[in-house]
Amino acid sequence: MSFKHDLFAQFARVGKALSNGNRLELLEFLAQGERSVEQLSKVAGLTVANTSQHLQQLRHAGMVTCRKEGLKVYYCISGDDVIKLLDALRAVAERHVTDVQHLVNTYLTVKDDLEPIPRTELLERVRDGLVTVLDVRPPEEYAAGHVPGAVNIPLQELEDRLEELSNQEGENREIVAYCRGPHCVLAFDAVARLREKGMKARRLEDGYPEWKTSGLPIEDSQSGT
Amino acid sequence: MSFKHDLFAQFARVGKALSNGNRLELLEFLAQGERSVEQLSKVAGLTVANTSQHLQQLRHAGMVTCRKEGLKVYYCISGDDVIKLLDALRAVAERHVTDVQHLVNTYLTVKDDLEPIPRTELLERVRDGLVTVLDVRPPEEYAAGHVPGAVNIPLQELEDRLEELSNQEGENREIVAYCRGPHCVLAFDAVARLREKGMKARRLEDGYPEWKTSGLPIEDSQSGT
DNA sequence: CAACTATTCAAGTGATTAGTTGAATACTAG
DNA sequence: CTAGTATTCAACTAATCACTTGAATAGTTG
Repeated sequence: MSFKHDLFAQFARVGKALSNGNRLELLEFLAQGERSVEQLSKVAGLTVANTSQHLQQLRHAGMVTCRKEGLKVYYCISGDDVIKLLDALRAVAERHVTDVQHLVNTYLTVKDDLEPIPRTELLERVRDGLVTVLDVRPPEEYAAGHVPGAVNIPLQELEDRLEELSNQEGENREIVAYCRGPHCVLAFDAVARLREKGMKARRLEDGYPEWKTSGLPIEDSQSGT
Repeated sequence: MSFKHDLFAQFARVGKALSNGNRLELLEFLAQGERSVEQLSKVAGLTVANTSQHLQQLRHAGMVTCRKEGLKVYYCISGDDVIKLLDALRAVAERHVTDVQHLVNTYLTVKDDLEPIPRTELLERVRDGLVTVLDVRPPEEYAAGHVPGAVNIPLQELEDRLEELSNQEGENREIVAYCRGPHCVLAFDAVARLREKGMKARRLEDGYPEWKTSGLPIEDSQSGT
């Protein structure tokens, strides 16, 4: 009865692809759109050769596909089911691995500020002009729809475009960051970076999809300040 | 920026738990209910010590919890999100890993017979008395609801209870097996074993949950032949 | 065709992992 | 308290994995 055995071994190949932090990070970036090997290697802080090898493991696991165009090879996620898988993984990790909660507590220090802001509360505060809303998703996703009045600064550009946020009001206004979903690390990351710079930042409780499906107002195309 | 790094490392811990075929098999059995270490070790064909170690890895990844009762320790899946994760994993593997399709093709040989039978077609053929429906899930799940007229023989007992199927009609009647879902290996496994014995067997396209949610008739408590 | 670039391949090292074996722990039954 | 059982722990080996380095491939540009 090696059928079952082999089948589980094949499933395990997909599992193996998920068993390394760097690969998960690569997938996270790929989830936001097509990227070249070079881009990916930079963003993950790996050598190009190493990145290439990880990408090939992901490819063998069927999680990404690639396309050659001129000199560059562009990788992308091979289907929505892969995104679902990543979401499911994050959900399990966040709910069940105590260290994840611990990590979040440790890095996003102050307990009071740590609490993510719920959707409804954010809406009020936006209307009152109390907060700046930051959308850290890539521009394409932002263009397809976003929280009204949100500023779009993809995570990668955050460091370079900090003034756009601080110039908002001159003062140390509170910033609320959101991204693709409640378990998407982008917003965590953004909040962590902003706090490093001494800015007041919190995270929206969940991401854009939840905002949208809960019937709250949205904007599409683009909006500034 | 070790926050992000650490966070991915924690997610990877869950991924690691999924990176071994034996652990996936253990999870598969645990998904069907609480089991003791001994039961699990038998069914996975591992030594007890080895099983125990795998279970502890799963526990550290937050995917299973355990409960001590008298001499035995019973393990179970720690939440529905874990089941979702497993389903997502299977879905990705089945859609994207070509070897999985290849495996299925190789073991469930004849192409014509390979095609799983759709729900609606099964219903007709059951009514016409053309097929024997086989539910390979554990008795508890069968008792909670099953396809009308289905015979319940858990996979483990299949080899010993073959006569219950062949006696059905004397003749080499076609058998349609189903289990927990479209990606559940139990039914694949059952079909493979039945074919090894020279019986005519196919697989229901999906599992009981899909049957139920599509509004087709069901029976609960028990039904025989 | 030669110089250059982006990516992949190949080989090697140190670290991690799966599995085995045998002993240790924790509980039950007599 | 002793004998017996279910599970876990600890120590070890062989295999696998992550990462580095340097060379090879495939494409582009002059």
